[in-house]
Amino acid sequence: MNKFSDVSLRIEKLREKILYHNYRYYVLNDPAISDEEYDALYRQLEELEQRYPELITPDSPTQRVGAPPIKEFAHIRHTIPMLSLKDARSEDEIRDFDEKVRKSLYDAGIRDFEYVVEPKFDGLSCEITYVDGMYASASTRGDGTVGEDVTANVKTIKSIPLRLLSDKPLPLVQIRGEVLIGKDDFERLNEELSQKGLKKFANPRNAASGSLKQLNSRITARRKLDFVAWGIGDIKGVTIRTQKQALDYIESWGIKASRPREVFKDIEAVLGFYHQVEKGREKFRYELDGIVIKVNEFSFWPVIGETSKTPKYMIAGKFSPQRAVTELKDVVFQVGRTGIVTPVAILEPVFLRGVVVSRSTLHNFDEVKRLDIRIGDSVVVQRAGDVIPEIVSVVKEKRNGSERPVVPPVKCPVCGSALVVENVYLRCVNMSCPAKLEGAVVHFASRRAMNIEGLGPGVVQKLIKKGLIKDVSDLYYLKQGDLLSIEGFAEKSAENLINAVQNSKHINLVRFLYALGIPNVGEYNARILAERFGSISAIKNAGLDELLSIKGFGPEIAKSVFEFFRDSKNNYVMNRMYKAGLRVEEVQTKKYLDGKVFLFTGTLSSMKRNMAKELVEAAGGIIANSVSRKVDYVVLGSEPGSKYDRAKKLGLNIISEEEFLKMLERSK
DNA sequence: TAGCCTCGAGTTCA
DNA sequence: CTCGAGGCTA
Repeated sequence: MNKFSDVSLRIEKLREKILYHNYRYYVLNDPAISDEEYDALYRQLEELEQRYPELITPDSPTQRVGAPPIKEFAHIRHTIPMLSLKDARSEDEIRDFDEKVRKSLYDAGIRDFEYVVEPKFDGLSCEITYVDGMYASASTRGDGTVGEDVTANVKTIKSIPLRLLSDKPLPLVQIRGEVLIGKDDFERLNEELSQKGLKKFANPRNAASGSLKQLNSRITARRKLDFVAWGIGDIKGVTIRTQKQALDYIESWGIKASRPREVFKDIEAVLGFYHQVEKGREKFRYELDGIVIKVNEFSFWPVIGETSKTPKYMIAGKFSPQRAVTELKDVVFQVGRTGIVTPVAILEPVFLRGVVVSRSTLHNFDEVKRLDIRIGDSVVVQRAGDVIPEIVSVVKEKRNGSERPVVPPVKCPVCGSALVVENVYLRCVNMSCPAKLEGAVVHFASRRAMNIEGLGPGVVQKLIKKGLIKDVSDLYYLKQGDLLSIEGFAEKSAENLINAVQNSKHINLVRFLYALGIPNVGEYNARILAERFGSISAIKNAGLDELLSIKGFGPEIAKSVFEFFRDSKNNYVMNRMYKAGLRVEEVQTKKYLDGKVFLFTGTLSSMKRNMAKELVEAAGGIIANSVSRKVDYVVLGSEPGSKYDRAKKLGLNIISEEEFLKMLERSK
């Protein structure tokens, strides 16, 4: 045996030992050796690797920290989307969920199924991919489809093995779970941060999230992050049939998985578990905000289905969030870009889960009435989803008679014109109300619209006050000199704003449509319009009927688009922007039947053949007149001719008239 | 006609 | 995140 393979063997032995002790320490919480002994092993490995760098492998325990700092995170697309969970905030909502699950399974002839219930830890969802049992990559949930590449940072988490413990080959495993920080480690971290004069984290979740999103993985490595798995994504090489089984497997591979986890058949037993976990909430090492209830059998999941955002076969049973009592000092009225007047509660500042809450929306005046809220009242405040402050109720026992009712305004608090009652809303209908103009400009400039940096509410307000902006097109005629007369603007900042405006002159159609602020047209409907028409002029020329034929567009939305483009003021503003050099990038209209070749045979019952051809072409399809292999669909009418026989011989895709109509319907 | 589902609009704090 | 309401569907 030569010297080289001897060293290589020693290194391998050391790695195995360290791996095992890591597992004992970080996963089982049951170390078999002392910290000093562990350090000694680790240092031996480090020394050997230093002397023989060619023997360093990426899965070596020493390689957890190593990647140099990066500028920003790359993106990783999830092979299977990471959907979020629907919340249930009460026993009733959990029973509701059970009823729906039971019904849809029953309709499919399934009567026997189970629920698995696990705690829902409060951290940051991540997906870790192992290829051939080796740690390959990790990404955050992101928007569910695309997440941030946090491979280097997750690699520093000690309880995540770089190699899965398994005798059998595992070509691909994606493990999903929560990156967390223990409550004790969170306290210690905050102490450390404040000693160094740095800002503390508001709560463990923010600490975990902030630590994971460090661009320098060396900082992440010093934070005591942990990981608890709650599910799997894509997997090859193992067949897993149930959620319970998945968690058991994950644990056997050396990764922590949700515990406790229980299987129940009956929703009442599930509710029992829910209360039991809530009572024991404080005893967990990690913060938890509820439990997760899942149908255990994977094969039943597609039967129950999912909505666009959340699966219907699982639900989060949320515990009630932390609440605080404070005083309602005042209610002010805000006017948004649509003229809707929103009452906002001004609160005596109160500390709630790491932040000071001082205001909260009351949504509308129905809500004010429902809460029976009065100025001077003591109110119970919580942070919905741990973020947005919300008034839950009024402590009426604390009233002393000095409280004043909230009087809905009669006049617009900004422009003074009379308000109009619309359902539960009060609306200012004055076209030139400065508040509406301000809202419209802020929306126009916002990140998801024209993305004009440096044009936030503060600046917009000043520009309007100075009379520099009367509509959004004025933005494109601003001169540096105009800005210099405004407080807070100097040479450089003025130049920056002008540049930001100029940069927005090339804009894609979706953003532009959204930026215009057409009533009932948000980002989604803007995209639908863009894909359907391809250009502003095509939308402008669309008739009301054509707009109505769009799937998801009813009379309200169609009318509001139609009227927007017929309004002379709107056209004036748009034309003025084009004159200033604004160019809207046209988009390829999305044709559902793009390039697909259709052939008709026989007589159609629902329409003339010419009509059918026009519809196909309008949707981007092509009409063939003779049978060939190029034909994608043969539409079969009654009494088909010889084309039918030849199509059959060639084995072409033959569809009924009904199927054809469905296809056209979907292409809308 | 009721009951989903989805979208738009307004919102908080660091 | 939450609400209301438009639109679709059973």
